[in-house]
Parts: sequence; structure tokens; C-alpha cells
Amino acid sequence: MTETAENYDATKYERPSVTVDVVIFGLRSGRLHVLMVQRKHWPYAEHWAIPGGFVNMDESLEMAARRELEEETGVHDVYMEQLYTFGDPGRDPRTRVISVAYFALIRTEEQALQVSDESNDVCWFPVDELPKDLAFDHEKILRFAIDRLRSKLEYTTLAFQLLPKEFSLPKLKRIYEEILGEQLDKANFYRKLRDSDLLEDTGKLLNSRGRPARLYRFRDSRIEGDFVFRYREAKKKDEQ
Amino acid sequence: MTETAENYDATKYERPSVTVDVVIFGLRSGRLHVLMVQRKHWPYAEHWAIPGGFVNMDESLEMAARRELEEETGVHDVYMEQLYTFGDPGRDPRTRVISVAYFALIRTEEQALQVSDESNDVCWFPVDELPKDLAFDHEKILRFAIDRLRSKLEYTTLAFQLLPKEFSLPKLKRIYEEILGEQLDKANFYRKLRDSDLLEDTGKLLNSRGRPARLYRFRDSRIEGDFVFRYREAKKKDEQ
DNA sequence: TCCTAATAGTGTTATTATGACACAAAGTAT
DNA sequence: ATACTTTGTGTCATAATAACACTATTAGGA
Repeated sequence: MTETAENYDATKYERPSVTVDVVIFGLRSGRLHVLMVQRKHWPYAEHWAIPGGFVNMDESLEMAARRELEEETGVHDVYMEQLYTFGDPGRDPRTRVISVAYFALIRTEEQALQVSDESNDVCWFPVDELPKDLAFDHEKILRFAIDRLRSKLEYTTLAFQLLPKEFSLPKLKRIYEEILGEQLDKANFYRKLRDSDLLEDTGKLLNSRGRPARLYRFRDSRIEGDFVFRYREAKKKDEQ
Repeated sequence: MTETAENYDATKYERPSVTVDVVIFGLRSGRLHVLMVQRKHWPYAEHWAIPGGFVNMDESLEMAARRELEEETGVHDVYMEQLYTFGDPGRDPRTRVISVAYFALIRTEEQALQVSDESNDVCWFPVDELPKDLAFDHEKILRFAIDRLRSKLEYTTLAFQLLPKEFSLPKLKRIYEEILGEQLDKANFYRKLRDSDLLEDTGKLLNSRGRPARLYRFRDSRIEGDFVFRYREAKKKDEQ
């Protein structure tokens, strides 16, 4: 640090504001949704925005993100990771604001929403039916988050964080298809999962329309470890 | 943003300082090195640190990172990407400092170093022979950067940014081995590259000890596109 | 009750990718 | 010339993948 190396004077530099914004993903009736809040005040009053807020001086960035998440949804102990930091000058008309974006994956069935008094409304939107004219650069942040989620799906077990504790293979497959935006082959998908040894049969069955689906749960050992479930259907290059 | 939605008062919140730190990677005689500066002043005087500095109010984060890089090495127009943002309270004893870390890959043959007047010294260190007691949490940042570089090697063409414009396959292979820390099979590595169609034969040869090596260059079309060169030697799982 | 639709789940096979390793080629040093 | 060093290619057994046909088990209606 060339300048922090100096005899430090806290007032020497003008400081930007730092916020955290949290892109909250969840499944609702099998479709990927994202949680948005509608702003009350200037700037971007009435526009939809990603929930977020200022970082307190004594909390870590992740703590701040979890605090925001809990304020908005009441949930804690969910999967969360840092996404990217957005800090272009002018992204907020009030002052220089640097925003550390996180994304969270939650099991939506598990809780209700709480409208904070800072916003008109809170709402889930399907990721492909987002409202128009999002506040600030939040559309960019959202696209970034969706891209990241999509690409991490290929080499991690992220998708499982969106499902209830017990789930069927068809349901898992539909999530992959929903997020990746392409159809997968049932047989190959199931085989890959069987071979991965990620899942544990609960013995239970889930009745629906046709043949009942077997319910599985995760082997915790696998989630915690450095194990990755790499699913890719090879996407033939259309070159040559 | 719950709170930014408010009638905004710039003085309402205490603000952290924001810096950028840049992990600069380069090859020197075939080994992966990282550029460090030795601090002059408190805190961590005499300790080695990743180059970095405050973000000006009117420049983007990436601009700030490129400015720091150029101040330290004189280079510009190099590969650079945002790594992660570190912001734990207490990571800097002076005040709350949030640091947006970037990493850059440079072709080291191409320039000399400039010792800034804020530091005692600037120096390249092999990544596996780092000095002890780095300043702040810079050891953590460095480990983070090395991990990221290593993992991105498997599915991107990052490594090419470290090499001169024209290079031989054995040299490229040695970089992969150096960064991944494992031996690769020559035949398989070459075949993968040939099939990828990433390289273009320059026709030139490079004489050394034994048989001269053929020199290649990149096809720019491939670098810019969404093409990824995925090199993985499958690392047999030792389970089952 | 029996047939059909619907959904879950398995088997099979051709093709391609991978890992291992032997071998050939083209220089330099003596 | 000959040994040595380094570059570069060929081959083959094995594993992973994509495609697709098939079987299984339920609900619901005729």
C-alpha cells in the first residue's frame, strides 16, 4: 500500500460510502426467483432494487450481508457468498457509493417476507421477468449474479441449497434445467448423481401423478468437504 | 437498499476507507513470482505488502487498480481481474479499511520496477518463498489469489497472459506445471492444445539445447471470444 | 376392473475424451 | 560419427458422455 504506508491522517482523503447488496435467490413453484424491494424515496423512488444497506463500522462485510438478509426475509444460516464489488463513480447520484454484492440461496418454502419500513413493498420476481428500470446499476448486478449462479452450477452443489432437505431426482433435474435453460437427459443425469455418491435414499416416496418419486437427502459429509459434483452436458461446439 | 432509500445525509454514517490492492503475478525464469513492496512506515513498517492504495473519488475501482499497477511497474494494458473484497474490522489498526483486491498477470520480461518513495523496496518473490510476516491480512489475500489463479487455469487461457507473444509448447507446459504444482503428460497436453485450435504456428523455431522448439502465438479470435480451453488431468478420486 | 396417460427410473450402445507410455525427430556437444 | 538432450507423434486400453429405447409404478377414467 503506497499511501496507507504514510503517516496516516484519517481526514486526509475523502471517503466513499460502502454498502452491501444481497441478491437473494429462491425457488417458487419450480422457477428461479429473486427477491426485490420497492424503494420509497429519492433516488429511484418507486423503482425496484436489490435489498442492501450500509456496512456498520464494527461488522464484517459478510455479517452486514447476513444482517440485511435477515432483516428482509427473517432467515439466517443460509448459503451466501461474495459476488463482486461494484464501485463506478456516479452509480449513485448522492455520493460515491461502493457496493459489495453478495448472493444468497434460500429454501423459499421456509419463511414469509417482511416489508421493512424503508420500502413500499417486497416481492419475489422470476429471474426472466424482472421489473423494468431497476434502481442504480442493480440490473447489472443481477445479471452478474445469475451468470455466476449458472456457471457455478456446473461444478458445485449450489443447486441443492435451493431445495428442501428432502427432494426427488426429477425435482433436482428440473432446477438444473430451469437455471441452465436447457433440457438434460434423465438417464445421464441420474447416473451421474448415483455415481457421485452425493445422495442418500430416505426410503420415502412422494406421490404425485404418475409413479411416485423416491426422496433423497444430501450426505452432509459431501457438502462440507471439498467434493464437487461436476455436471456438464458437453455442448457440442458447432465449429469445424 | 433499506437505508440508502432514506433522505440521505452524507454525514449520517461514519465511513470506512476504501483501498485497492493488486496482486501482480509474473514469470521469472519459469517460476511464478509475485510483486511485493516493503513498507516504510507504521503500521507494519519494514514488512512486505501487496502494492495498493486509496481509491480516488472520481475513478472506478479498476482504474484505481490499474493506476497502482502502473505506478509500481510502469505497465498498462495487462490482464487484470477483481479478486475479492476484504473488509474485516481490525484488519488495519488505523481505521476501518475495506480493500478491493485485484490480480494482474504481466509479461515480466517487458519492464523494470520503480521503487516508489512510499516504500523501501520493490521485489519479485517466488510464490512458494514469500517473506515472513506480511503486512495486514496480505498473506490471506495472496493465498486467495494463488488459489484463484490455479483454479482458473483449468478452464481459461489465463496462463497465456504470462508468456511473451511467441512461445513454445514446452514453455507453456512448464507454466501449467509450475502453477498447478504437478507434472503433465506431454503428449496429452500437446494434443489438447492442437485440438483446441487456440494456437497458430509462427513457422519460427527456437534453438536451445536439443531439438529446436516450434514457436506459436495465440489466435486473438480465441482470446476475445467465449471460448475456454479446459485443461484438466483427471485426478483420480481415491475413493471406492 | 382394465386400460391409458403420466411420471419415475434403468439398460445399452456408439462415440469421444483421457491417461499412460513407447517411439521418432532434430538439434547440440564432444 | 556418436551420445545426449529436448521436441514432438502414435497407439491403445479405459473411462466418460450423449443418445435413445426400454421397463416400472402410480392415478384416473371408461
